[in-house]
Amino acid sequence: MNLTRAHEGPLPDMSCGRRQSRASVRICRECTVQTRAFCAVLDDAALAQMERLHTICCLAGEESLFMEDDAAIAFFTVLKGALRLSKLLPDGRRQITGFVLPGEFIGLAAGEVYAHNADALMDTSLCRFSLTDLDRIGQENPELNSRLLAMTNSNLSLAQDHMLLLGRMNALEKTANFLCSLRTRVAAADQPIDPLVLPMCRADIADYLGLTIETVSRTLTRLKANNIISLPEHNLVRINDIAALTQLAEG
Amino acid sequence: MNLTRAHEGPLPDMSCGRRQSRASVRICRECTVQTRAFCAVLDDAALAQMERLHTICCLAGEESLFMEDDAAIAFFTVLKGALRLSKLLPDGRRQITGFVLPGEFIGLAAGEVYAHNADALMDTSLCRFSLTDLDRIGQENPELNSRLLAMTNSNLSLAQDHMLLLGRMNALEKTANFLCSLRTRVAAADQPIDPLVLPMCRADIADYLGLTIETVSRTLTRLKANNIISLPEHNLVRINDIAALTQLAEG
DNA sequence: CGGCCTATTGAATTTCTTCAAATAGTGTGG
DNA sequence: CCACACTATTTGAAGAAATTCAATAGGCCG
Repeated sequence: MNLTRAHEGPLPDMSCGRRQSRASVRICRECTVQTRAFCAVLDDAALAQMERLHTICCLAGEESLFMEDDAAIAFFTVLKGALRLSKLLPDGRRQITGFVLPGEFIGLAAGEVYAHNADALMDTSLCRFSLTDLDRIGQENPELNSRLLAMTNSNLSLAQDHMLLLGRMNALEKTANFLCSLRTRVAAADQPIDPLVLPMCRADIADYLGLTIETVSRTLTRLKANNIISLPEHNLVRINDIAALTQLAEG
Repeated sequence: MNLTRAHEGPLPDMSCGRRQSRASVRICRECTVQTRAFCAVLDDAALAQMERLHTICCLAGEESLFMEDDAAIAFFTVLKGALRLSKLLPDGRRQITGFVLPGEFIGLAAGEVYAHNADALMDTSLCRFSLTDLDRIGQENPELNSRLLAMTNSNLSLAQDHMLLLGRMNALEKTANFLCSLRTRVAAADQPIDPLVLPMCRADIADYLGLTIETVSRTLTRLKANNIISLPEHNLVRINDIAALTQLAEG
């Protein structure tokens, strides 16, 4: 699904508001992710401006937000749900480069076009700004660019960690690392971690870790056989021995 | 080698100046990389300030600029030479996450400490600023942060490309991709590309591509056997069939 | 010339993938 | 409510790719 086809408009169950703002920041201040999002550093005046300019988009699971080489015109903060970022080779091989969770942003491109695909893992809602609006507000509010720079650096650091995983870890280490990282990230978002919910299917895990579906499945089975984890359901993991899992995850 | 041990002071053969500035921008304007570096967007006033605050560091080949977990206190632009960025696993396995060429910067950390090692591939000189100075100038010159953000986004995009390579390409594709990318980057810096000089050893190529030294060597031999490249010397590559190499490089 | 380091080549082994089949879970329509 | 189909996941066996271990070749420097 293309940007232009994304549903736009008020969301009945969203705490983050709708377009018609009265130059107040009431709506943004009530937003569930505002304190973690890029806009957390803005003062009330700037936030009121953002509130006037934002749009809400919703995606159903597996819907696409944008694709590689689409013109980069918009910037999004995930409010609820999650996105999957991926790149493809011409023959269809796919590498998932990361997941975007609530409070995180997506859409700053290095050039005129996006460098990867962004799809919803599940029903997802986003707070959207045009890049031209964002640029303008950035010029008027230097702290915004500092904030975006810090968040982008943090993404770069995650990317470097993931390169180490992809290039130098074996299947067991990759899988253990994935489970530990997911647990940490889910815990940081104050979500329950026991059991840990896997929001993506085996194919997504495989394409994230640079493995095949079968190898991911076998590796999870092996962790289960060693009593390090249990798999009560396909998308649920109980971590029985976090020390052992962490040990594996670090190589 | 640690930051504090890096040689500092005037460089006889450097076009980019030394510490004692006279509030002019003469020295920076003569710098060989200034038009490509992050500071290219600064006006004369800001540049004069930078000129007062900068220091020149020199590293010999294989010397370390900083290590993972060192306190992040400084920011560097490569003037001449090249750096290698890497991360290590506890048992010594290494992943090279990128190379830093003249005009590019290094040192913006996501947190209090650096997230990777940075070592010189060869004799390298750098233009150094403390992060506190950089922050201050960034606050006074919003265009600086925009520029750093754009350059960081470009690094992130390269990192995502490299994840695709590490996770989903085979040895032949990885090696072809490496040669094509190096060629493009060297050409962009107006350096000769025929023969193409490999500034790093096989071990570095292997750790960059997530392969072993032996596999890199075998793959280069294979490309040579197919007349796609020639290897006149260990560190020189002639690309005989750029179309075929590009074809392989794209998967 | 000899030693040392890097790179190449060869053979055996391991890991992961590929191909194939079985199982489990989910939703639909009768 | 059950039979059926569909999909995702697991499991098994065979194969391929890359690694590991071992030996050789090529440069460079003293």
